[in-house]
Amino acid sequence: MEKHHPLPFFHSDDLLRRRSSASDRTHDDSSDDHVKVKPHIMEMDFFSTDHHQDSKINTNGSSSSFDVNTGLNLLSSRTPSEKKSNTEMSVLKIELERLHEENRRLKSMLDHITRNYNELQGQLFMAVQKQALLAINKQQVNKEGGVKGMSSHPIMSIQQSMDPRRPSTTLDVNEPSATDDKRTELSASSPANTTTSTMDVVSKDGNDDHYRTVHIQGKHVFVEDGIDQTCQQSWGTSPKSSPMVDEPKKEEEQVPEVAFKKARVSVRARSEAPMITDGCQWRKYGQKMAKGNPCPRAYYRCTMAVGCPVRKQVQRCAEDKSILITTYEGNHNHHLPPAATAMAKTTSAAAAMVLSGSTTSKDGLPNSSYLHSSLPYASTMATLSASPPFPTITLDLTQGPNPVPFIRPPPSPPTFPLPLHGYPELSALPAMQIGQQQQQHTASMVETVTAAIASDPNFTAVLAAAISTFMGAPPPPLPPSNNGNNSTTSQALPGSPQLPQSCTTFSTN
DNA sequence: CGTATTTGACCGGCGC
DNA sequence: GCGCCGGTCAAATACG
Repeated sequence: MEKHHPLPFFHSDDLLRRRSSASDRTHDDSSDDHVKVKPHIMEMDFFSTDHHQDSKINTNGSSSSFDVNTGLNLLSSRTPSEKKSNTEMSVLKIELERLHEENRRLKSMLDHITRNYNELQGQLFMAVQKQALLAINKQQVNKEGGVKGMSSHPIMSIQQSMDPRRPSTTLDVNEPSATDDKRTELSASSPANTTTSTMDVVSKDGNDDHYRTVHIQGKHVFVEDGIDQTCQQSWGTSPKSSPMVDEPKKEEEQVPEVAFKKARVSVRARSEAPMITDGCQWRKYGQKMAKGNPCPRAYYRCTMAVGCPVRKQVQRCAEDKSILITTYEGNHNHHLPPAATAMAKTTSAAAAMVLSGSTTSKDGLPNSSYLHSSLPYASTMATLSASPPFPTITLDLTQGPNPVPFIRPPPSPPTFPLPLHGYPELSALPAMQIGQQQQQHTASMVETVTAAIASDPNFTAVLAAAISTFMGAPPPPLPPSNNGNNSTTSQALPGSPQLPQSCTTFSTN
């Protein structure tokens, strides 16, 4: 803004500097730098008690009042052109102030809008999630025969046959060039897309049937009754557009909360460290040799608060020892440090998504738009699976958008591969997201970037510049505390939907 | 000495 | 009923 200022003699920052120096001088006469360099400015400062008076004078545009104020006729040395430029300058100062004020207003409006958006997103998420679970409950009551062979627990119906470790259904959200049909479908599935064909999903071995169970409602129930369309529709539109709205609210409240606690989020990340530093404090309480994996599985519980039920399991991948698989379970009962909120938000959304199952797109995956917007960390792979007995969503962060090795701060322990891994690609990530879905909005980008900031403060400056590029304003120092589905704030905000915080945080270490 | 980790024992679910 | 397995407990041990 300043560079476009039409003032011919001064840059606007010169104006500001002068203004502040003038103000300061009313309190501190010792600062006389400008006196020596710009004597005429000293005149202004000496005779005007404050800049407001200055402004008042110049608003009138009257040179006579200007002369009266200066008095003592010491301005006789001024030429008419100087007077004119001073008057002009004062007018411009006022204009500059006005623009600053307007800028502040716009910034606050933007903050407000972003906050509202995030809150609505969280509420929508919860509403759809409840709706889906409600549908399952009802369908299982009404059509027990139709769901035979499925688990009695509604959540158990998700992809029971899928391999939890190597996801057969993956959503490569980091792939800008969606060339194959599957990815094209993903990109095309907007939240408002009401045409669903949940039977068209492709299984890992080419068998369509395997993916039909991806929907939390199961193939029999939803397709036959057309409820799948309902759920799909509800993602992009108001839940009232769904027939499920007719369901009594009482039933919605009967959504089994145990399901929230049982959802798991598994994060695959390359790390040489025995455990990833994710912002929370953990205490190891056990270690076991798991079947089918030569590497032991370690059990940790959160010790940031007494009685926090959050647990996590850490195990190296049997196929690739460099991959660390961290599985989170449970909800934090305490506030999280800023560095811990980013992954908490991601994993909470992921857990809620795996429980809802209603966000699945044509191929049985969560709607890409929502996935992208709600999972800041899931910019590589997000995979729904349901390794019995708990539904699990796997965030595969071992593969970047490009096969570029992760950049790791030299002396520090292994770096958690952020979605921004390969920091030079920072600017490409939000652009990609926008390109894939028009619903990809600034809030998501900011969350993603700020998550990275929280995770690796060393890159704050770079990321701040990137955020400024997108937001047109300096970024907040911390991850947005305004998002309604932020794991930290969701518990703290009364009335805010509490998403399943199956995971805590995730950052570099 | 307090805290965290290790590690064998124990428990419950599940399949045969 | 039995064994397997995942998960947890808690005493012993290590560590700062």
